[in-house]
Amino acid sequence: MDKWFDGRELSFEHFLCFSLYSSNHAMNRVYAPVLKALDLTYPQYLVMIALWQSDGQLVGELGQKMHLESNTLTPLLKRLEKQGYVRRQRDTEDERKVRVTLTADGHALRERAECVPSQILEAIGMAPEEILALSAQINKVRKNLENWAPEPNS
Amino acid sequence: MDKWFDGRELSFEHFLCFSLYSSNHAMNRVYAPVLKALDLTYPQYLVMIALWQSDGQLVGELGQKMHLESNTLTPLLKRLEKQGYVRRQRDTEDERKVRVTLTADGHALRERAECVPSQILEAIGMAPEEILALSAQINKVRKNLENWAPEPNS
DNA sequence: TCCTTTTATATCGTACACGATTTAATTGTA
DNA sequence: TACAATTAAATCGTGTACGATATAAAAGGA
Repeated sequence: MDKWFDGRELSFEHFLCFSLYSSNHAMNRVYAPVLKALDLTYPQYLVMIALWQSDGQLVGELGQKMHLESNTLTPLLKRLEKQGYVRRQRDTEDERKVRVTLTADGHALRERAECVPSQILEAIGMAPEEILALSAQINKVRKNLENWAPEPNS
Repeated sequence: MDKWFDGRELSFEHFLCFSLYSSNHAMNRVYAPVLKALDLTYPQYLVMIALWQSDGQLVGELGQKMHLESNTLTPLLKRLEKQGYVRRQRDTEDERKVRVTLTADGHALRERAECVPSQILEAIGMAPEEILALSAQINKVRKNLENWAPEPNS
């Protein structure tokens, strides 16, 4: 069922890659309708959470947390700005930097978003400790992948 | 470090969602340069694996395996066709169906792709049994998410 | 047979994601 | 000061994803 790609090609890794790939999509499909009520996509929601935690972050700081770069974040932030949730303004000290701050609407959204986590939690259908343990394992994989230098031979 | 979004909002589920989200991206970043040698993206690679397993599948069959629909698959398959790896042709029995078959190049690619799994396996940096166990857990989450009916109250 | 419904795929518009490049500001250094 | 190197964002092009809709063929019913 989940092993359609198993065959001649050893493929232990296929299982994991495809699990991550398809589960991530499944997660998005659960989040999408819930977040639609807030006019947010999942990546936008992540940015909002980061800003609710600490307002006024730089594009680069948000990028570090989300493991994304400005080529992805800039358009996303512009959409959030257009929706009226954030403001983007150049740092007066260092004109290269762009600081992202919440608007009143952006702050207010926090309350409206309070019902989101419990709905997702229900959809995942696992105990909190189990979820945390699984997250930790997946994060370990991510760290391995990030620290893997391509072509270590030379 | 991975808990930047922890705060007032319970957020057990945030950990898992973000783990899946960021690990999936990390996986793509490892695959991309490896698959670039074959002129494939990761989703295209998945389709090729499916066809190497069983040639001549319908768009819908491929979609079931990949958890994708024609709106995503059709453009992807057209690109694979343009690259000369597959052929798309309407079923003569039922003109609604489109059958996808490998070309000679598509078959030949299988050998050239043989070195991919071992490289990814190395990047994951975990023992095969560990990988399989983790995949199974992640698949369980996906199944829960897929079986979750939005708004079960009514 | 006519017509409605269903099924299979395709099309369109929007939003990521990312490699590659560009722009502009700051830093480092001779 | 002058100017190359670095840094922070932005821009551009391509390729997924996906909701909504369209198209066309097949199936089903009166």
